[in-house]
Amino acid sequence: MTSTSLKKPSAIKFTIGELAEELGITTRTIRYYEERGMITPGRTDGGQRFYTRRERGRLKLILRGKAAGFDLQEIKDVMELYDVLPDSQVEAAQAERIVQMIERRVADLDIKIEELIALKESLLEHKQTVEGWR
Amino acid sequence: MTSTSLKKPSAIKFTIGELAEELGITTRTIRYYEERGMITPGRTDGGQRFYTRRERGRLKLILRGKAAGFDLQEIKDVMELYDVLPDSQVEAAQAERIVQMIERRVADLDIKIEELIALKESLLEHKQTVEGWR
DNA sequence: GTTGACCTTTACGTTAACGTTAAGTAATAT
DNA sequence: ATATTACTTAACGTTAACGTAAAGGTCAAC
Repeated sequence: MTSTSLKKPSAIKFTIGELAEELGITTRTIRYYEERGMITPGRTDGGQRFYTRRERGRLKLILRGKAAGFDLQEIKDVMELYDVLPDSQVEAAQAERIVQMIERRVADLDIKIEELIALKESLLEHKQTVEGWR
Repeated sequence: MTSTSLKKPSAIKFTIGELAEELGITTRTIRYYEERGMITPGRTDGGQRFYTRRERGRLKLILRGKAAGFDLQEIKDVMELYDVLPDSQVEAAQAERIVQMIERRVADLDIKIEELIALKESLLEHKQTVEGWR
């Protein structure tokens, strides 16, 4: 039995430039997120970074979080909730803590969603008003 | 007929400190928003600022916008849509432009709302996973 | 009319989230 | 083998959104 048959399908690698272009950001930005400890790419023998689908996924998450109006620290906090080993290693107390943090985050999101909907309805009302002027 | 009977109920005035405390921000912040042209308080004979309910309303709008993740320029742009004279002075073409801008803003809001909902559902899914560990 | 709390402008400081060189190294195509 | 092209670190620059301190004027109460 060779090791090839055991290989996970995550052998797909991206350079920093490829990812940057795909995501519409600069390489500086990607390195900055690494500086902030939000992603941890691998390195080639020569010392250049490479990224797997996992890192690409995390980057997309960061961008979505930013689009939603969260700062990098908040996004990191949320992402760390996903970084817990999915093992039975996790004690019940620890799992409970995580669940509670998730619930708090969801509550925050609900508030933001309500704010946005309120803004939207206010805009739509004003639209009706302006349309009445024609 | 005296002028008192014609007086609008907006004679209520606030000092900058009162507003700051009520809204949970600093006076510096309020002055900064004025610098940015987002509010235009009145002045006493002595030169001190005073704010009416209108300005208080605009401040609240700014804070809601910020909570929703917009920057000050975006908020200003949106608020200016409300500042058009509600007269028949507005030409049809102008009204049409405003309606279109409102529609673009609403579309932006819809995208942000979708992002937030997607994040929320992702969190809720993860919550299920973690709960399975107990 | 004086005091103390609150206000004024001016101006420099701060943090987040990158942008922008610069000087050098690695990967790749020919 | 060499020439591009893309990568590396290091470091200083930039913008938004205020914070903070100084030096002084105003307001309300007594």
